[in-house]
Amino acid sequence: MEYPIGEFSKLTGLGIHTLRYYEQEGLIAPERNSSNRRCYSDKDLTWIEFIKRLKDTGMPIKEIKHYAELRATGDPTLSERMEMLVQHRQALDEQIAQLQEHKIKLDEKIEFYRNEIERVNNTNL
Amino acid sequence: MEYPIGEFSKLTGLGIHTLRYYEQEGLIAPERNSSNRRCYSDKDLTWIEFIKRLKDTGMPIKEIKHYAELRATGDPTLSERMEMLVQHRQALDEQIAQLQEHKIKLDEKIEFYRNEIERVNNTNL
DNA sequence: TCTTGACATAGAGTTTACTCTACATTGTAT
DNA sequence: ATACAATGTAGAGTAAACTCTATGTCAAGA
Repeated sequence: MEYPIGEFSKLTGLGIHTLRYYEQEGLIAPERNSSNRRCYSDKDLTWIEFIKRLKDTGMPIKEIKHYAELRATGDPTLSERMEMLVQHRQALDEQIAQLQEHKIKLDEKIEFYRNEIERVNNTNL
Repeated sequence: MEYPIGEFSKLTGLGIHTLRYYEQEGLIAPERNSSNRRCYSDKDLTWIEFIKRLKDTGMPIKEIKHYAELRATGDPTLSERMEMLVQHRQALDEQIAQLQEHKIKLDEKIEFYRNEIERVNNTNL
């Protein structure tokens, strides 16, 4: 299947302007029809979903662009791309670990508040 | 103990400019000495550490500012502050869950690459 | 044929969170 | 007394990632 940009926008949840911006930044290169309109494919859809994943895990656009370039080059870049993903997984692990630590501290703080509120209530009896 | 901004910057890892910016944005209000220099206290240090935690877990400056205002008001705002933290913990839980899902998919992708690289190697024998 | 809606490009504007510059003041060591 | 390093304010500049505006094209329905 092929989709014009409006439909692809709905499929991806990404806003027409954002899709054009991504193309300009070299993240994606949809086909064009005879009237120069963008024709996004199902492959583009899979690819955009992966881009979103990279973004949501904190990879900056420039780095995704680099990955996209390697991808466009094909097989000779397979190991370099894998290397990037392995690095990124490492970063993601650390990110998750840090958030979990933050969560523990946040829970403690909430517990502290619970006690404070209790204490203040009792003081005002 | 009290610290001038340069020292406090080192203690917090936050850059002098950033500390002044945070003050301007209403996140922190250090004392001033007779010559108008900022005198950060240990309480400020604890508070900044908490600000960093909120920031690192994705809370925007504006919301932290709101929390800071409630904090400055004192006891009457205890439950509202706790409410904010409970909400934020919820968001954090979701954030962590999402990252964990992303990690699983990323691992799958890496596994896919491992197989692809193997396949390409064998094809070129 | 005329209008309308989706699409095209180029470039300007926005938001967030800093980060830096210019210039004045002050405390301290020589 | 003077030099200098740290600090002060006000305001400009930066980077990332969008987001919007102006203007033009084009295919399809009334």
